[in-house]
Amino acid sequence: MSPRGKVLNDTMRSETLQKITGGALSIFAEYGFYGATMKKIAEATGLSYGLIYHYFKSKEEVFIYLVNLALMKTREIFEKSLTQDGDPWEDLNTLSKTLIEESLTGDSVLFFHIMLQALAQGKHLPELKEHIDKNSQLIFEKMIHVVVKGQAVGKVVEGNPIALITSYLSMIQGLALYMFQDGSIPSIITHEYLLNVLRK
Amino acid sequence: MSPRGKVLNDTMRSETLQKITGGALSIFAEYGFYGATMKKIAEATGLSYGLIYHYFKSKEEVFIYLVNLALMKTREIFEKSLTQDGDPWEDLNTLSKTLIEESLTGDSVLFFHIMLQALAQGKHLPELKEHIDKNSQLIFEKMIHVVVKGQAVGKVVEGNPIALITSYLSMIQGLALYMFQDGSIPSIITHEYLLNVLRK
DNA sequence: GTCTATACACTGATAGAC
DNA sequence: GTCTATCAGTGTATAGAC
Repeated sequence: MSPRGKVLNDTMRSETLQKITGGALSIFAEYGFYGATMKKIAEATGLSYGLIYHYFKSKEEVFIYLVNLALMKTREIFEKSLTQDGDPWEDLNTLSKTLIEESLTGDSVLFFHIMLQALAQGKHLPELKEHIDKNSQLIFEKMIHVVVKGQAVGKVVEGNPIALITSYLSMIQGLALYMFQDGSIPSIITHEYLLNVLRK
Repeated sequence: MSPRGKVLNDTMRSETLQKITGGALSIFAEYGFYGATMKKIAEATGLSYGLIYHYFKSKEEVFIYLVNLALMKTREIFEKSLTQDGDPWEDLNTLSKTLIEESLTGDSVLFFHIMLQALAQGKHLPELKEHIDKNSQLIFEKMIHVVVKGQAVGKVVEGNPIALITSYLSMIQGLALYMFQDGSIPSIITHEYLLNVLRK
C-alpha cells in the first residue's frame, strides 16, 4: 500500500516523491488505471522512467496509494462537516458547500476523478475494492445519523435513508464526471442543488 | 463508425455480429477502452480472435460503435418520455420511472457503463467526444422545455434550469456507477429519489 | 538517488489456410 | 466466414552505470 513500506501518510518523504505522485495523479485521473502508462507518468513528472520504481514497486502500487489518499481526503471532509452536535441540516449544508466549493474545484477534483476511475475499473484490483468498501461504509454510517435526525426534525425529506444517501453520493460522483469534460459547469452549480436531494 | 460501413443501426447483419457486440459490450463496460483487449472480447464471444477484424477494422471502431448505440438508446428514452404535450411533471415522472426501472436494471445498465467509460476515458478519441456532445445537447434542449414549463406551473423547484438538469443527469450517471459495484442497490432506489432533485 | 539500456510478455492488427 | 499463426510495436519491470 504505502511506497517502500515506510512512508507515512501525512508527510511525503521527499520532493521527488511529491512530483511522482502529482504526475501520477493527473495521468491516472485522465486515462484510468489501464490507460495510464509508466512512461506517461514519468513524462508528466519530468523525471526519468526508472526512478518511479525506486519509490513504488509497481504501477498498481502507485494507483492504490493514490486511491487511498483520495479516500482519506474524502473521509476527512465528511467527518469535519458532520459534527453531529447541532442542527443536522446545518451539517448537511456545510458538507454540501465544502464538497461543491472545495472538493470539486481546482486540483482537488483530481481526487474525485481517481475515485471515479477506481470505481469504474478497479474491479480486478481486490485490495482496492476492500479499502473503498470500508471507507464508503464509514461515510454511510456517519451520514445516516445526520439524515435520520434531519428527518426527525422535519428538515430532510421522507424516504429510506440509505436510498437518500446513495442519491446524494451518486450526484457528487456524477458531477465530478461532468466536470471531467467541461470545466465551466461548476460555476452554475451551487450546493443548493445538491441539497435539493435531501430537502423536504 | 459503423462496422464495414454498411451495417444499419436497427438490424444487425448476422448473429455473429450480435455475439461480437454483446461480448464487446460487457468487456468494455467492465474494463474501459484501454483495459479491454481484443483477446478478452474474443473469449467473451466464444469466437476466434481474428474474426472480430472481419466485422470491425479496429478496437476503436468497436468501442465507438457501442457508444453510439448507447447514445441512441439513451436519446430514445428521453424522447419517448418527454412528450411535451401534457403535464410537464407527468413527463418527468415517466422519464424517471423508465430510467430507474428499465435503463438501470438488467443488461440495459451495460449501456450506461459504456457511456461512463467513454466519459471517463474518451478524452483522446475525438470522434467520440463529438457524438457525445451532440447527443448530450439534444437531451439538454429537450429537458429544458419541460423543466421551465414545470417551474411555470409551480411543480419544479426554483433555480437555474441548466443546473437542475445537470444535477438530474449527474445523479443518473452516479447511480449507474454505484450499480457497477453493488447490484443490490437498485432495489431500494425508486424514481421518487431521482425526482427529489427537481421537486418543489 | 537518478539515469539509460534492455529483457520479456502482451497487444493490436494482418496474412493466409481452410 | 471462420480459424490459426505471426509481425511489429508497446508495456511493465529490472539491471546496472554514474
